[in-house]
Amino acid sequence: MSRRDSESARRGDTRERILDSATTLFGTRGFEAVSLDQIAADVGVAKQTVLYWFASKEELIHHVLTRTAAELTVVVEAAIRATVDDPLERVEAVVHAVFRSAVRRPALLGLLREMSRLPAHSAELSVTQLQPLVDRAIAWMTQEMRAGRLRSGRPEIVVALVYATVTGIATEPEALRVAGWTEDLVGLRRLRSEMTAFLRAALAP
Amino acid sequence: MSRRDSESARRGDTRERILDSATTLFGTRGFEAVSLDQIAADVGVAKQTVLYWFASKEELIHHVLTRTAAELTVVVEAAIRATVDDPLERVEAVVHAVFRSAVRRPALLGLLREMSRLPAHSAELSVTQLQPLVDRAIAWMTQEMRAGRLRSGRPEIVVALVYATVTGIATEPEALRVAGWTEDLVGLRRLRSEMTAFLRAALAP
DNA sequence: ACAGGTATCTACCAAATGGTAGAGGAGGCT
DNA sequence: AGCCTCCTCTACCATTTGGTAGATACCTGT
Repeated sequence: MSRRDSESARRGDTRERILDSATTLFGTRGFEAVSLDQIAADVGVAKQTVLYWFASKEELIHHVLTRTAAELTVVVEAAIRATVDDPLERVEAVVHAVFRSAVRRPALLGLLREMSRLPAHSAELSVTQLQPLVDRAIAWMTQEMRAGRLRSGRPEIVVALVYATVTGIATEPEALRVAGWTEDLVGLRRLRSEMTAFLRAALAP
Repeated sequence: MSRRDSESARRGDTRERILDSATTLFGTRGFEAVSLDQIAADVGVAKQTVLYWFASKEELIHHVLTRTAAELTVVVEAAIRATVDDPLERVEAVVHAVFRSAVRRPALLGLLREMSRLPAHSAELSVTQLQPLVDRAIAWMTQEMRAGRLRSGRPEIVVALVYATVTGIATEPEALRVAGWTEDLVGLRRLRSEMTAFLRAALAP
């Protein structure tokens, strides 16, 4: 990352740099609100170069979503593997992992939310890639509820509620600032620990 | 609402109809993604008519936000007045009220989320109108936490978490559908009751 | 009847949009 | 050397964008 700034060293990873920039811009401002020109300018390249790597804006969006879904899947699965068998610990670990990713790149979860704005068919295409993760989460939660290790309820909806809470908080620092929260390191730690406590209380049997 | 459909009866409330249409479109697809032409077409009027009532797109957005904030404030305050003094009951009542509004007009909460995408100064302008509501919620929660009637925590953050949960769920039916939820009357009732149980568990002392 | 305001329209405009066509230039292979 | 593939560029293009100018129809008070 150190010598990537120089003009000469930029070569060879244009595609990746376009994907990075597009991920951030799409995630923070929405698909329709970001133009190819803006992405190109952000990468420091001509618009046609963007269209060389991705035949159309739609295709670019699709690749951005695919990559993000894959990244999230990896993060979540790593977090799962790293924990013991206690359900609350596991939820906390996954939430922490996702939260960490979201802090590092605020656009990540924003992108997921953007998906609901896509024309139905492209949305479904992209959604498919997260489906296994979702199914797995629901199956796991069903089992833990039956075992009495989580508060009982409709697992699909509870999973969605946890998702909504984490995503909502992570994508709307605006709302937090209205409430007088500050976005520094201390604030972030507090936010994480409050969110953890909130979810633990919501899910504990 | 019965004879508003006829071409002749349309007159006299164009401004309101533009606001309604803009609220829905902005809320579901985002400010930048919706053009004045689209709003005009939706209302069944020429674009210039939109610009006659609102001097610019920015002004239209501002009025839409103001109206929405006012509407939400009314809904919330009515819900508060209608309940007894138990904090969990009160939270439930407010959440139900907001949820009901959101179901009736899905764009409502989506609009709030859109605010974070506005250029800073216009966002602040609009945010100001919800500030009293937020402040009041935080003050109330602080007091109930001290009295031991709600689980202790940082009131600002807990308020934001509740907001994130409700808003997230209400604005992302997509995510729920991925989880196998259906958007019919039964599904809505289930969703509401699961959300209530979730929040009660999260907030109970 | 008529002056004036109100509400809507058609006709434009410059800038930005997603996308096409095609011209290099750099490097590798023969 | 010549050729070919890969990558990036400049030059366009039709369409759409937010917005302006000005005409026209309708109502209302005098």
